Amino acid sequence: MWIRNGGASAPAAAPSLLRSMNQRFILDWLYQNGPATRPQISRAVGLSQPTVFATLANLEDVGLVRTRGQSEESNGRPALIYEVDPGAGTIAAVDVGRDWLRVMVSDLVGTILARAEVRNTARSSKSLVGMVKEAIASASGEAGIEYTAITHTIIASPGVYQEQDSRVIYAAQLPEWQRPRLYEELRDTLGMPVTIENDVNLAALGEHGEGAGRGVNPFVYLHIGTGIGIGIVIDGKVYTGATGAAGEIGFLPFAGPEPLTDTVDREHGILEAAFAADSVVEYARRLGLEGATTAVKVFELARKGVAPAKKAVQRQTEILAALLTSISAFLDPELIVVGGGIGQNLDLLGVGLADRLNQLSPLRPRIVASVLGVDVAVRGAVTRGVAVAREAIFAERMARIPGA
Amino acid sequence: MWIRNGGASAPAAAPSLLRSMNQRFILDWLYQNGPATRPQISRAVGLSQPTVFATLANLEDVGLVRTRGQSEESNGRPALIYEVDPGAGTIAAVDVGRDWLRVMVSDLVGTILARAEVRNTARSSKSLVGMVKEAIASASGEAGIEYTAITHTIIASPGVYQEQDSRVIYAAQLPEWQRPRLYEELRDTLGMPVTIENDVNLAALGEHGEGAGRGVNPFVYLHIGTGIGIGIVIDGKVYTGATGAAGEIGFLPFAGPEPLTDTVDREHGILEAAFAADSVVEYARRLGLEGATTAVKVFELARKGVAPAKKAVQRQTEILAALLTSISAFLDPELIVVGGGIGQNLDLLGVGLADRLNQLSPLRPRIVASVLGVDVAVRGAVTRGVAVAREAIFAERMARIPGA
DNA sequence: TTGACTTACTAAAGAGTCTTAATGAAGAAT
DNA sequence: ATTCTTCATTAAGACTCTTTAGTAAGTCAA
Repeated sequence: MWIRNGGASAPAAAPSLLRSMNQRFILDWLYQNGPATRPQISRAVGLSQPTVFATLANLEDVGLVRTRGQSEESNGRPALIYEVDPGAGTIAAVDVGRDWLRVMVSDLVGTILARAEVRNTARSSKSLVGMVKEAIASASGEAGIEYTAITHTIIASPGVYQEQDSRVIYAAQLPEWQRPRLYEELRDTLGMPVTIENDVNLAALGEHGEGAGRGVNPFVYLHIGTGIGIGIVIDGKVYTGATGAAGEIGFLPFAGPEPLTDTVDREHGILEAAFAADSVVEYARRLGLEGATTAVKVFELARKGVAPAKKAVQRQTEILAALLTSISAFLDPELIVVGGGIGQNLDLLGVGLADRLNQLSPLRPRIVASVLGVDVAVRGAVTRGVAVAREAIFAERMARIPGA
Repeated sequence: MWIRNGGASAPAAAPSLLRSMNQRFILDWLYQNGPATRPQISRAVGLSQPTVFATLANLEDVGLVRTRGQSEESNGRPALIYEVDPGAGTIAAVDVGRDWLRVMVSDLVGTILARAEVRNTARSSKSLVGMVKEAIASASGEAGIEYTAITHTIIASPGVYQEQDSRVIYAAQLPEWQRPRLYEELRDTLGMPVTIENDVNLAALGEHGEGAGRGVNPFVYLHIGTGIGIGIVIDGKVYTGATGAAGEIGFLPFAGPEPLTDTVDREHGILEAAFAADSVVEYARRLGLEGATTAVKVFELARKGVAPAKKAVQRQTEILAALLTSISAFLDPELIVVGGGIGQNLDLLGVGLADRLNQLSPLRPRIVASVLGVDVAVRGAVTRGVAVAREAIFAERMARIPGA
């Protein structure tokens, strides 16, 4: 997976480093494995009981863990059960798409407390920011959560978020969303720390964490919907490249069987213009298909055997084969998960796919369909938001109390 | 560059971990910065003098560092100078290509002690393995180094080395080289530990370590010669994918302006068949160019203004633009270095390149030509071999002496 | 040559971390 | 009630690093 080149040994360290390493390790273990007694933890992490005891006492002092009853399974003295304090933070995750806003509210463990889906009816980014807030408020309200209890928000957005001028670029489907200082606007309107990240990257994280890509490394999630893109997960982290544009394969300069023309759709990207949802509809129409205004319809008709729809799907398969071969050639992932409005139809798209792949190259990508469906990006946003919030809260608590 | 997703805190650790961390850190510092006095090291690495003293005494005991005279620059008492012991290991690096074998011999610091270039006249892999040994022997012999003093060999090979059946695949240019148990054959013939890795990946490491890509992250080296491929360097390590095939872009399913035909060169790869050295010659011939049997010749004639040669180069530029856009869309590297027999002609290929890139997408890859030329792969192999040897020697020494 | 100054080295004491081992506490089994 | 089992706590020991203070070995200037 890597050719390591020496280097990168950890920096020089004092004894106190051990404490913080182990503290972090035990906390993460609790997040991942749920409540446990101290002897259990001691055995699991390989540290002696006194060390585990002292560390947990520390974490309890700063409010990151708490006790919850006693174990009753043993023959001997009952053990105290420790668990992470889920109330230490609450996360709102929002997937902002051209057609829908999807919200999930979760605690620090990742348990979904509320869920909502709202049509995107906004006409300007200002009202879209407002819609985000309303969506969070209504979702949390229904679940009986105070809006003020929410500590962090994470936004899944198309395009690339640029830190330097705090705006989103390459989000051709949400033109007004691209204006400068979007981050400040969101933060001030929502009244809490906000994280903005690419929707496909977060979807990749979702599918990697709880979907078809669990434990796979390296992993690629291919999204084909109103836009197209891939998310690349390497060693459990999303690779974003130098400027955050890694995986923006809408810009790939090929359009399937047809040769490139001189006038290309530079802004949306050549492949996106040829391959995303709208182009399926357009292509099917050019072949004489009538009454299909959305890609979903085209696929429906193809299932029924309508010739021009079938032909349009076949063209999609052709392009998909080329794309999958490209992904393999560049990234050689262990698995590619295909999702998104178009991608979900892998049953149809997959007809003849294997043969075509085999024809194109000796590479053998493993491909499966997404299992999380339309929620994949929000789910990934939750995963990511939980990590961000944990990090922030850990840092804050550690700085606040034992520093004194 | 990454969206980290929590996790991956270091495992639980005992105090002795600090010792080994600092030991490794100081040794690596010495490898990287050269000889230094103990007070200098202490200031540089941020550890107290007693700690540095003790650590160096340890490293000296196991023969990894040694003293070399005294510092004379100070007003006070002269300090002992410590340096890594370069004789602790010697590395032979061999770039095995279709036409040439290139050898470099280096010490553990990376100083080149010998260099040789031999035409590849082998007809079978057996004699090619023999040639590798002869090349190493003659290179080291000329420099007065005993063959037996060499402790590690690293082979830069086209294709992908598969650990499981210890053979190389995808090396269409060296058909006999692909046979099973190549590794054992090499190890037994050479009589020392051998490492086999992809030539382009090593070239990327070379260009990243000592060429145009120094300090760049992420970094892509694009090789265009008898074969084509990219090496991807992320955080100083080469990314190789799940099976080692990452960057095998010869298999990309596009062939430039022309549409794909149904009969594609599946084994060599579609892009490789359209874009690598041989195809330039063939294409130029089809345009009526005479007397050009090699790609070098075609480029020479293009420089002189011969029309069909110029046209062939122009086609290369066209394909290159599409390829660079693809690399950006997938990987978004900070810099792409172009090398190899064809790639070195970036002055010619670059004509009109920027315009075409701009036409294809809004992505803006930074591109420069390789500075290491034909030696890039051997140089990378040396870098890598040094790292491998250091690792092995450190592990061996640590296990041997203080374990008692 | 001598004394002041500068820097390198060494040794001892102190603080932080972990572990092992011994002891006490709380429940189940007999 | 006694014994067994497991959890919890405490004390002692080992390892690491740092700080501090003292000694050694040079340069520089009078």
